[in-house]
Amino acid sequence: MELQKPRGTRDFLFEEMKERKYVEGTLRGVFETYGYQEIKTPLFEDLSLFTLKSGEGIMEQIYHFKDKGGRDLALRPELTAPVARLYINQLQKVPKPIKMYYFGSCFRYERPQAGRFRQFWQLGCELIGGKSPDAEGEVIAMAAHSLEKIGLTDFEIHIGDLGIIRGILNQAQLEDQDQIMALIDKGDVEELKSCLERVETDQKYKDILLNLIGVQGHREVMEEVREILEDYPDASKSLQELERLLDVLESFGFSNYVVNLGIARGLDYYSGTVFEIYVHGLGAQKQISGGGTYNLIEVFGGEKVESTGFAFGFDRVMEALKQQKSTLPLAKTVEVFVAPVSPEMKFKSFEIADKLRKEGIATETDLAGRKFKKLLSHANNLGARYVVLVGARDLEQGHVTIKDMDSSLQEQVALEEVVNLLVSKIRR
RNA sequence: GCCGGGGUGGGGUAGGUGGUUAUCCUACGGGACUGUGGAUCCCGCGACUCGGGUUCGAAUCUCGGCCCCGGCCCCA
Repeated sequence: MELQKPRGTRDFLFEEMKERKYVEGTLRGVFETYGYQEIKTPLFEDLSLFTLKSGEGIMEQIYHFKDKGGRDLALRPELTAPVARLYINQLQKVPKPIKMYYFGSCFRYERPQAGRFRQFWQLGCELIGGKSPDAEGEVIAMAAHSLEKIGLTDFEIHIGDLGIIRGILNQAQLEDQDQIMALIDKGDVEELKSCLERVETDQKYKDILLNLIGVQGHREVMEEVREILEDYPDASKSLQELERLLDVLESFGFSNYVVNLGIARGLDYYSGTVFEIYVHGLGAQKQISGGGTYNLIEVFGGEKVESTGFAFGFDRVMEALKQQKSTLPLAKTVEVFVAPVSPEMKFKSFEIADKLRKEGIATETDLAGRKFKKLLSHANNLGARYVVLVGARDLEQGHVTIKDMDSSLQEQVALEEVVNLLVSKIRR
């Protein structure tokens, strides 16, 4: 094979595309019932859009190039920045809150792996100008409802708040906060411990920090955290906000969350509530979604406005469904096959196919000049539910024959009744 | 970028200590079968990832590239 697709990219064939379209359509449907409207931004942007917010890790993975005019451009590695750019360009004076969603591919130059590709799809949303914790709660509830709607069951939504840990770090007046946050995000407790040992500050801060990042559980863990944070006003305030968020979430009908104060997230622009969704069993790439509240718009020079968003790693959602062995309700490719019994019946077959298609019925007929016997076999392979047999003998009496491929029963039908009959059978 | 495992017709595979025409299943095209399918039989089509090395001879041994799979890093 001399022609190969680029490393880390995929071709999707018929069945897989059907599954992806089903999931995409279902998720869009959920987003739209929450009042989100779709937007679409360019596949490439000015490189500076992605360098401005200094996600250093992402910089190494960016596909960038110069166009013929010498402009530095980049294939988008993520979609939050383009959406923030769009907001600043066009939407600042639109009534708040603004609810937008998107579905599109992103590109990162990394080592392909299970659930990781160089071109991958994200389906996500941004809610700009809502007030915490109501907006955050609704966003997280929507994420949960989305997954329920596509039939995914074994996911976990972990919710944390960066304000709590930052509150401690600030009160401890620690330097190298970024490094510490990175270690927390990584979940590398040993490395974090040795890092903290090198830092000069009161031991009590270190203890609290190590204590906090281990906190994981349902509502009941809030009580102990509250005690731990008694003497730390900033962190306590964040904790109260987190509790209010849980109230909101429960009233929006989702209570199966996990409070996890060890979530930090890689991107620097997150500020308050953060959440991640995991599906265990996906291996190293178990995270199917991540999001939270961020201040990217301010970073880009817009007026400060509260924004919350998240994105599903669409490919990982598909992988999770596959692993869960879900059978998705997929549409048939072909409902009806119109089979000319002999070559002279070709035009009559085309006429019938045309009428069925204009009624919106997926119809196939013979374009390969197959013999009649092969046509039935072919119709069977296509999964057609009905075959219309168009033959000279029937036609002399103004009939055709409709064969039900499941039951093998067939009936003669007057030519002018065929379309109506099939429409009513299929729509039933 | 680093570490490990792989790459044989469209899909799935056998062969692997070097030696005739590279095995089988499936799919595909045709026929047995000129108005009845998913059965059977026959015929056909079609592959050793690419390049170098060792050798009389390489799918097989060896080196390198490319790609795939898994892990690290990072992330979705």
